[in-house]
Amino acid sequence: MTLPAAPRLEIAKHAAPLRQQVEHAIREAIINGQFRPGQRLTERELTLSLGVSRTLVREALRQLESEGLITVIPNRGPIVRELSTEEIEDLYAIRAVLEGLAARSFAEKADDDNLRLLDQAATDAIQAYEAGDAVQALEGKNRFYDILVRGSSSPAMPAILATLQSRIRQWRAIGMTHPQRSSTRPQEAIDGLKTIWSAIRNRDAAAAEAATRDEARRGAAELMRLLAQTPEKISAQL
Amino acid sequence: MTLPAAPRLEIAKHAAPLRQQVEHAIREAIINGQFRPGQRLTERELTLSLGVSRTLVREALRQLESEGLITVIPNRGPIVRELSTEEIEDLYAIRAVLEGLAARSFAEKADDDNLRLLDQAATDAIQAYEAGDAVQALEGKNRFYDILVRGSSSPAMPAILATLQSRIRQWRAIGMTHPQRSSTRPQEAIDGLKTIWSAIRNRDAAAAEAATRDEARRGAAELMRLLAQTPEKISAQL
DNA sequence: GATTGTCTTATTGTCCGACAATCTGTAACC
DNA sequence: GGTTACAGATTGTCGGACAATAAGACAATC
Repeated sequence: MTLPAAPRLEIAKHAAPLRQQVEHAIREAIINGQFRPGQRLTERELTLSLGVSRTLVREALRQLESEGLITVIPNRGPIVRELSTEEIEDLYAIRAVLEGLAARSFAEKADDDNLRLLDQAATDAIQAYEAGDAVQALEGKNRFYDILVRGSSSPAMPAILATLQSRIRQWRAIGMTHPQRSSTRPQEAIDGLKTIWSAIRNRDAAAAEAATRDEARRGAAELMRLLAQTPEKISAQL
Repeated sequence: MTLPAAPRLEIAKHAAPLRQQVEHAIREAIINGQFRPGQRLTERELTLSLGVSRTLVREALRQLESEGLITVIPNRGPIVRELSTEEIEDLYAIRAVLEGLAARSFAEKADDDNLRLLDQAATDAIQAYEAGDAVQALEGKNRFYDILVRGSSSPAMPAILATLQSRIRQWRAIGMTHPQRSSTRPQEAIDGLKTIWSAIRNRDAAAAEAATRDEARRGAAELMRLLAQTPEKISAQL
């Protein structure tokens, strides 16, 4: 018995446990710099500002801990994790190879829908860049990578990359706004995107992987250059 | 005023919170198959068998959840995560590129100590294999990869790979004991190790990465072949 | 005056009990 | 047979309680 076209609204169905909101709130506060690296987070403080019980705060902290966003010192409590430049570089290197793998899989397996979406994002980014609209260009670029990752038919990849991103996002912001930012970097990024894009359209998996890795590495190198110039002002800037 | 060369002893100092033992216990039970994929884990059951409060059990579950070892269904509780063959293949692919990166970094940056340790592990594995001692050969091989990862000067890599390993270890066991296991695979693995080893000794980072990835991929392919032959007996076998 | 020992306080670590919300299976009902 | 209603099991969340520990302040000692 087939029902007549059940409307199939994708309802969240399972009401999200409150704990997830708590987790999300703390994570966001860390990522956007409201809680600064090295800062102590006491449970009391969090329960008060969030209006939930200690139970929930503690459970959320456990998750953030295994994501690497905070460090918990026994009997002292959590502090927002600080990263040395070596650690930042390391995380970027890991991200580079993972995105490379995503690009490879995408080039091998992406279906027409995803290819179309990727085309759209790429053209949007390029057009916006040529029109001088930096914000839209960035949006398109981000969408491009997002589609790349999600369309790579790798179930685990989005989650892993998201965790990595959240750990470095705070520093990525610096790379975007730093006064000494290289003026050629945006052009470079767009060129890199074009290279990846054309490799994928040719279904050249190896080239797609190599191009993606290279582009990620260039981005990382630029950030490391900026960090090297302002060794300690980093946290002050946040 | 500079103090005269403070000896800088690194003491472990902080006593491990009980919660970590709980987490460890559950994780181990999942990995070694005591809790089988798909099995429900009720909090009550866990509190009783572990002799700790619900608080600790719940906090441990949160960590295992973000490691991907369990899936938590709202209002239903956690179940041991089941992986489709696609997901297993995916995790292996991710592991392959990460180990490749580790090998690359190792080839570039490893110090003499780590090189010596790697030599030791490699010769141990090869000798044991040639002497027909499969157990010792496996031990040496594992040690080889462990040194590779830890010596790669990548602070985040060991933790990420450990998480991945724990998610696939249950299936790895099958690959080791499966009746239809390829008889040439052990030889292949030793050959792969030799290739990696020599690339590292030549400080050839690109070759080390390529060889490591290839070897990981071959291992994964063999496992996928075995899984394809026994599609549903998997869980029964555990 | 500097080092050592002690005390206080803030905070985490762990436990317990409670109750509402929700899911599941089942029995009663039409 | 299918629907409905109910009961039981389990999670989700709360609050309070108390021990254990770490850090800082303070006093005592040489």
